[in-house]
Amino acid sequence: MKELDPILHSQLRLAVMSILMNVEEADFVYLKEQTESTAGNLSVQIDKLSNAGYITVTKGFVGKKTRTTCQVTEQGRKAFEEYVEALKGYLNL
Amino acid sequence: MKELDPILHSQLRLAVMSILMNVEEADFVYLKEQTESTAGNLSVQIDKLSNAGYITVTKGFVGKKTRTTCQVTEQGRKAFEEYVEALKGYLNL
DNA sequence: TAAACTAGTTTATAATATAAACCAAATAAC
DNA sequence: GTTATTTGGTTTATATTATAAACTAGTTTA
Repeated sequence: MKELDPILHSQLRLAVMSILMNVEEADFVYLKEQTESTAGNLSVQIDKLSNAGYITVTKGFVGKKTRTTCQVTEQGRKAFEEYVEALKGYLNL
Repeated sequence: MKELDPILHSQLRLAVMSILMNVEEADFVYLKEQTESTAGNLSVQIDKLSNAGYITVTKGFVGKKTRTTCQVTEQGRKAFEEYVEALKGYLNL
């Protein structure tokens, strides 16, 4: 039984990664809506994914409002795929 | 995105359940070997699965030695299957 | 009969997840 | 025009969880 990457084996971080795997990029507000998480929790988990090198976080402006955008990195994509493979060993898929 | 049952969303508990889903029963020593966990950790996680009603734990003897055997319950089986379904929503399977 | 091993449990600690409290800027209301 | 209110977050405190270390009780071996 393979190890399950602890960075990905967390509901919220997995949800964020799952979304980012399917889109070019997603901003903080969108991720918050989709995951139905609190801003605080999301902020912390985005930090962890970013520190792990799984996503990049870009802070910019849209008009006068701040906008934090996230993108999955190649490393993140690979880690996600490996996590899925590892999980399959547990789920009998 | 569905909630991931926190009782199952733990590497070691998921590993135990995964094994129990495929066998009639499994004893403590076997689970410890297969999961490569420490006895303490396994003991705690077995307790949690048991308290959740996902497994039954039977203590018996084989000769003079104690033997703790685990079996998945119908409730546990259902929870596992629901967990797998919920996860699929995250993994794009 | 003392040392070492087996089969666990209990407890202490480290790590994690989560929410609550906070902050700064922008917009809306009075 | 200044005072709420909302938006878009971050930081910090707390509760939960995972994990290992320490312990117990009985068993086998030397």
